[in-house]
Amino acid sequence: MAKQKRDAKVTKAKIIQNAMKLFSQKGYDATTADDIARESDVNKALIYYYFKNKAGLYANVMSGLFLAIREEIAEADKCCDNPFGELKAFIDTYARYAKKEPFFPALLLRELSDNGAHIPDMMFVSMLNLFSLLSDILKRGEEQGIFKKSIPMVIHFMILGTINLLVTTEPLRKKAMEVNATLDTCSECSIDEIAQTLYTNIKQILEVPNNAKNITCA
Amino acid sequence: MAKQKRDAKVTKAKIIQNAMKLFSQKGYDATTADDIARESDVNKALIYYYFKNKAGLYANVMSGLFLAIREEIAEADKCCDNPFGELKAFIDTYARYAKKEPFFPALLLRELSDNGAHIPDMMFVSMLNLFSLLSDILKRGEEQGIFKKSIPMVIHFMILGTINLLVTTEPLRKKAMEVNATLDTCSECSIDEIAQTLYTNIKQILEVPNNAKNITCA
DNA sequence: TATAATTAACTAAACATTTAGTTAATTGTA
DNA sequence: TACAATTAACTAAATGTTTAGTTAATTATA
Repeated sequence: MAKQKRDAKVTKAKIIQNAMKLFSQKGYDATTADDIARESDVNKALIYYYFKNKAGLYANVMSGLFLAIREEIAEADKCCDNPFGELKAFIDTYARYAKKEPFFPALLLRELSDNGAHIPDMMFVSMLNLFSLLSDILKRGEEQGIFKKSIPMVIHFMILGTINLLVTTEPLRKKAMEVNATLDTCSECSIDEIAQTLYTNIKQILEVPNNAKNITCA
Repeated sequence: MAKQKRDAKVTKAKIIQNAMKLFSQKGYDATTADDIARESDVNKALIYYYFKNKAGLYANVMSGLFLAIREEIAEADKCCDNPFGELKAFIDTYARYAKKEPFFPALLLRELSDNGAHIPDMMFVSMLNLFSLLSDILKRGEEQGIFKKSIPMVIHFMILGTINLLVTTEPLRKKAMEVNATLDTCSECSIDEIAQTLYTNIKQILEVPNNAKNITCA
């Protein structure tokens, strides 16, 4: 097929991709329509043609990201039939997604500290959906007597907080390493390493102690 | 002493306080100098008279917050001579500070997802100072053989991430409770409760298992 | 001590720039 | 040709910053 000069789908996707990048790097307000147009090699008016206004473009960016992660996690969730496996899948999938869409963590953190100023409803529902998934895993674990009682929201934010912060601060942590090499800022940590550590840690928290069965009295 | 009509200290403090509030609620860009002036019952030009420009005011706000928390945590750190106590003091003090200065978490999260866009250097050093305190506690614990080996940065972000997110999302979580009452969003959790749970959890992660001494074979 | 001189605190209004959003014209394509 | 995709040029409003001037407090001096 001959390459087209005009392809609405491609152009639209290009705008969304660049908007995502800029919004995550500079925040909603500091990112101008001109920025996005320039970065996308497209006339500014096209943004309004496709997305009505700046807020519409932002909502489009965010809903794309949220729909994708929700789908991926819901999918990963099915892979196992035991709470530990599901928990691991939840953490791994979130971590992998944060790596695949490195703009997502910054956008999420910003929205959360804004009380979802820009896309209140969508944001709200998507956040709850995600939390709901983890909450169910924890509940099943408790019911089966293999998880201790916990505060799901605290566990949830331990996971999201850690992953999101580690992803967003990566450049900062690398810089810190150069400045003060005696301090270990985890500057070389891979996302898989982080996910693994996080899972081990959370497991430690939730696991009911059953050492008894490992210690046999002669 | 008779109250003065003009008191630079008081006026300046008033501007800083209102700026802190507005910056944390709406972010740096969405907060206008007019907003701050109106909220402070002060002429806009006064902001420029005292702080040179908007960025200067922002830097002033942030450096005040960071200096205060660093001081409080460093002080609390001295209270105990064992790593567990120090860890608890670290978590409690951070949590209490986040409660006392409820604008701080939002500002911190925003800065972190911005790579410290607005106040790069100050931010950077203060963050490292905070991390350094925790890092030392963990190291002492390891050396004394009462903490397991851990990745300090992960522990650090588990603590900061959880507390900051729980504080900033409080209104969001309350709203979620009203919408879907079956989901426990920790909407009634107090900051002390959260700090306590967090400490218990982190302790669980770090503690070296010494069940053997609790189980006596007859 | 009274008052003139000086400085600090503060204001009103204007300026310069940025930026979201629009309009009307143009180009490519089915 | 008809319609969708795209652009250049433009506007109105907002906002950071400056300027020029005013009022209150402080300090020096006669």
